[in-house]
Amino acid sequence: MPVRKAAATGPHVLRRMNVAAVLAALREGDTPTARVTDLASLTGLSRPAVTRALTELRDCGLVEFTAAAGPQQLGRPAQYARFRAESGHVAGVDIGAHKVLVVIADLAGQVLATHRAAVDEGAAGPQLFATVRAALTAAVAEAGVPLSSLWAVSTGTPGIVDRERGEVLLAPSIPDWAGLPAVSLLRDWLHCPVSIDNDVNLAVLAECWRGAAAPTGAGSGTDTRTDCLVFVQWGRRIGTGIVINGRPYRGNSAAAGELGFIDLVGDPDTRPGPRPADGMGPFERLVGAEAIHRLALEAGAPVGDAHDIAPLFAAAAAGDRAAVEAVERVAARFARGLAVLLLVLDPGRVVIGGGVSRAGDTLLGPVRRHLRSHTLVPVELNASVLGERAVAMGAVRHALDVAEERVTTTHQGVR
Amino acid sequence: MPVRKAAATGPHVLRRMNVAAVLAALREGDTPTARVTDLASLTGLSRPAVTRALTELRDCGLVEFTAAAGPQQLGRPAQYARFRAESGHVAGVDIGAHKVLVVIADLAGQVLATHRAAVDEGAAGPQLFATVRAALTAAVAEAGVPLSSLWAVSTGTPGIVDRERGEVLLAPSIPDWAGLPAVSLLRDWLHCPVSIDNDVNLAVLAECWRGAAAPTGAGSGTDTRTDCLVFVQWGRRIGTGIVINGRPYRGNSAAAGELGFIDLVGDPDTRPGPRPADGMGPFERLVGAEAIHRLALEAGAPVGDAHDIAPLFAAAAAGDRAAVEAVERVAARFARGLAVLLLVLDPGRVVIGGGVSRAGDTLLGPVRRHLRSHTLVPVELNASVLGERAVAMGAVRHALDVAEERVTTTHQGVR
DNA sequence: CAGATTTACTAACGGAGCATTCGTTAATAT
DNA sequence: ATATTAACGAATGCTCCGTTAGTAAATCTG
Repeated sequence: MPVRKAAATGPHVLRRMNVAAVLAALREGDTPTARVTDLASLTGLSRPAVTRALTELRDCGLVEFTAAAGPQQLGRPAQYARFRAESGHVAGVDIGAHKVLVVIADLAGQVLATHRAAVDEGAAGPQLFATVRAALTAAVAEAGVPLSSLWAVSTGTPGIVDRERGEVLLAPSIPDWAGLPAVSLLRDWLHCPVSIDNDVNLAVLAECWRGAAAPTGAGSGTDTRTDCLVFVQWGRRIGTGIVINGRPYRGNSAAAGELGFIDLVGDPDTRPGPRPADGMGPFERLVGAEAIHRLALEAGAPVGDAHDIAPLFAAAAAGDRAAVEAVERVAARFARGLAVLLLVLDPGRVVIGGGVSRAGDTLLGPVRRHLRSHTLVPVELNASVLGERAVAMGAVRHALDVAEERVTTTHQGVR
Repeated sequence: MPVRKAAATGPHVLRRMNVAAVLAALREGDTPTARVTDLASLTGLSRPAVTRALTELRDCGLVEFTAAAGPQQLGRPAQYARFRAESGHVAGVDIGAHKVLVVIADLAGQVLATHRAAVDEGAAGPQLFATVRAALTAAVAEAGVPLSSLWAVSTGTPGIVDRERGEVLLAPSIPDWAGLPAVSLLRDWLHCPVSIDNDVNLAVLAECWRGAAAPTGAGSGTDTRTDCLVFVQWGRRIGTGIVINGRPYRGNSAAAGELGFIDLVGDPDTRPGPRPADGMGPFERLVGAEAIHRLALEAGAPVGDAHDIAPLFAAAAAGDRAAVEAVERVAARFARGLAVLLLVLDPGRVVIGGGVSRAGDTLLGPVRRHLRSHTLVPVELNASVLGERAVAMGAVRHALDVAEERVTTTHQGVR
């Protein structure tokens, strides 16, 4: 029988609490350095207690003392403590069918290097894994830190992921990727916590952290203005990532946010036919990139070949009548589906990512307008500003959370 | 600038932590009483530390020592500590348009009294408030405890609620109820924390706690098997309460779970007409109790007058052809709407409440069948077993959480 | 029935952490 | 050069924990 309340088995518990509190105050303070007095008033501790905690943190390598930065105040100059964000690093890896993107950041979340590696069309799992290894090696080299400096690595990949076991269960777009024990291979190689998650779940974390209209204060955790943020990946397929109370919400079977499979159209009394073999959902077939391309063609609006729909939005922005009409229909359809999500979740903010979101306000303006007639409360709707880097940045955010654990519990800094 | 990590400003913090841990171990243990040795091994503390904590709790009146209950073991008989659940009580109040239901429970969640008061049709706010006061007075009298014994009171009411300010913003079904400062009036009267919430948000808490297929162990908190549980109120109107990680999820504007307003039907390219004046949403008009009544009439299935749809389900259960067909259509329509909720939230369990749920598996069987063709993962779907008491029981659960705060932080037991 | 055995409670001791207090140090201002 | 200011460092007292030794109250055994 587990007990939920933790018991304090000695004064050393106090020590750990206060070390953690001092470190948190130092990291979350609005200045990069802080005096002992500042930390004492922030934490409510006495000066000697703060000094003790800082000494311990300095011995761990997590804190260093510097001279005064600005003009000297009256009296004896104070020691300024600084969190050594460079004492550890994290990596966020976006493993996609076409590219591998690695972002290296220090413990403060400052990005040190970004490395992009193209993946050959149709490359299989083992080859992809080799690319990931090479990209990680190159990225840490660019950042100028050793591999052993990595405290946590998070990866994001499309498909269905078993986070507990660290395996990909289903990845239709990458042959032989599912079932590859990528996480344990990386863990054995790097000797640090490695995790894997669905790419959209990480993208939403990134939008929460550094995305559109998010607070820009360095070191601030996640967006606190909203209880809930939704990221909609709008491309050929449609999926959503959901953040509730600053943490990704995945549902009971890791199947939350499957907006692409909602079925809006048709008579309520006819039963649905058999599922098509392409694995796409009704809503994806209605307003996915392919559907938009087809719809534009039918309307006589300009489009590129394959599934290139950029010309449609360019033409609409320029005032082309047919293009504007087509965009209007796309927006109306999408708004009806998105409205369902908003009615259920009532998020404070929605961020649209994926290829279609590159159309920007040409498309999102009409979507906002249509939304108003379907929803009860207004919602902030923006295109993603992180673009291609969203997943890797979200992975960095998650890796930072894992590293945080190590910082606050064991203080295992590296000298 | 607030600091997130709490600092320990002295050894007394240890004391508080350990008192809380001992109390938690005592309350969550599988036996109603526990020996000092048991608590020591449960908490990881030493025997003297547990004794010290228990002494403090006894002085507060929260714990008492009793003799051994069962057969004597070898050696000196141990003192058995028991949590005095009767040292405080909570009340859960369901304030509806037709009734006020008060449930009194002790600190262990044991129900001591249930009092129901009918409310006259069209009774206005002030009169309703007087009924609440009278019902509370009667309920505590039935439970045999004084009003001053109430540690927390939670109320649930239909409509839109501002929980921060403790006011009802909109309550279409009860005249002059919105704007009445009911919470502060109750607080001034009872001198204890009083809160108000939407009724469905409380009902879902109750289902999580004591509902269908929930763990029945006394004193256990909330259902831990599922990350997410959804309660669908299916009556004339349709609304949902959502619990995520054991806490009600209300969304950014307290407008989450508005399933009644989703719009499934119709061509995706036509704009919706103006909203009807009755304030009902598209889905409510499609499968609400009124719609079911109308649908049954059209199909020639038996129904009662007004909006009584019980005969329809009785006939369907008996095998009446027209009734079965009508129920099938209702189930198909409802399943399509519910599927949207499931695709977005992926809950582990869904509980159906409200008047329509009284049809039981006659209706829910077909709903389950239709759901399978709309969703990706299977879900547990059950009718509520709490029925009319769901909201009041959820209010009790919430009041217990508030009381818990007082127990674990200030130990202000009453001798 | 008396002693051994088992088990649990009680008291005293040492260690660790925090707050408080006092003296010291290193700057600036006069 | 002296006064002032503000921060550092060491010493003291308090409270909490765990440990250990001693005592009390039952059952079991001869």
